[in-house]
Amino acid sequence: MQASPDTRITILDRSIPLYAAKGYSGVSMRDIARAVSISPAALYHHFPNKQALYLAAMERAFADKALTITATVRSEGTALQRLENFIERFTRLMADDPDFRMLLQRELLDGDQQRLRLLVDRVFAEPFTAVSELALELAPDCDPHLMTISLAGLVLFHFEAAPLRQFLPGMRAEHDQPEVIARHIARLMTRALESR
Amino acid sequence: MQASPDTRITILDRSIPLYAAKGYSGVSMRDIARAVSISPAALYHHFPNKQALYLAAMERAFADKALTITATVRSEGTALQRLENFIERFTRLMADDPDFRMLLQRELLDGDQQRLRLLVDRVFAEPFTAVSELALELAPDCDPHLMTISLAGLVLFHFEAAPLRQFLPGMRAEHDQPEVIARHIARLMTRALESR
DNA sequence: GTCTATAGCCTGATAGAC
DNA sequence: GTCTATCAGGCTATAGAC
Repeated sequence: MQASPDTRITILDRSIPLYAAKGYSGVSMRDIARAVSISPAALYHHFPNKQALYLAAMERAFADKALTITATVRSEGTALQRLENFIERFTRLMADDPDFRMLLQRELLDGDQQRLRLLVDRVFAEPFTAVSELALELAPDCDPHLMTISLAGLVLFHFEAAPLRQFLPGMRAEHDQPEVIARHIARLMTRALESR
Repeated sequence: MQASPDTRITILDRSIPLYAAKGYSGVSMRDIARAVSISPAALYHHFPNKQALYLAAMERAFADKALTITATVRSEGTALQRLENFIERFTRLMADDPDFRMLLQRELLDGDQQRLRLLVDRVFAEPFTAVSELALELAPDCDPHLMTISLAGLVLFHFEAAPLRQFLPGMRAEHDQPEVIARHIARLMTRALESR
């Protein structure tokens, strides 16, 4: 740690939305320097090169993002109730932090082994395990790994596809609201999983 | 059209995998020229600038991609059978053409209005409508637009998340096989939608 | 239709003053 | 810790010969 870590943190916080919007190769050191109102050279006092700055920005963007998700899945209540709570929380996380969501999408496309492992360790390992256990409880005859991936995709893709949806038939403004999305998914999953 | 459109088409076919792997700003005109074994200057005989080359590559990568999907959804059989056939076809499309899938993911992040509309017109308008009609038939009480988005995300995310899955608990090699993914999704949706 | 050469700008990164 | 100045190289795009 430095004597004044403020600048370092400011650099990270200003570069996160830039990288989310335009990706690693779409954002130059000059772009970041401009956003922080310092000279490009000053960035190299805080980070050895562009890659290290980017990696530090990812670490910060991803840190502890999923704590509430894990807690929600492991809280009290019936399995179905916990599933619904998870869907609602995860949907709201995606809606409330579009930078996080877009960085995730970009890392799935461009992340190397090191960064993907960071993503798992920092964000997804715990909630993934928790949801897998919940899935096993709800549908013992289904593969919990596949089921957890399905649940995540079900939520994430509604946001991922948002830019396309405006051109697709049947689109309505309320389809952008996280509550509407969560309710739709919860109903779908409830139908699939409730005891019959 | 030119007297010899071969070079133009070669340029597009070689640039598609490059753009899929590294994105618009990650691929230079020099990269493309190298892949086609011509000089960078020669590219400008076939396309006025980099943007136009990229747009033409997208048009080619997306052309008629979903014809078989639409036909599958509108073929004969019970609604549930057509749903299962759609899931299987769409899963195989994603598995067989990773360039198309990654370009789609990139366009969802970076596409401007013009390119997103192209994507809808060239690829998704027809199958989306067909699947929406099928969804309305299977679940009249659900919003067909939301349901179609859900179905697409359910399939797509299994491939999107593949680079991350290797680090997630419960992963098995067979989870990469399109047949396994399709069967999992089909069972999930059948449970949710079959008359009860 | 393709080449070589190059203009003009942007890139990541460094040197050295303060 | 930040600055100005700068380097070496990559970038898109063009000029003009063949």
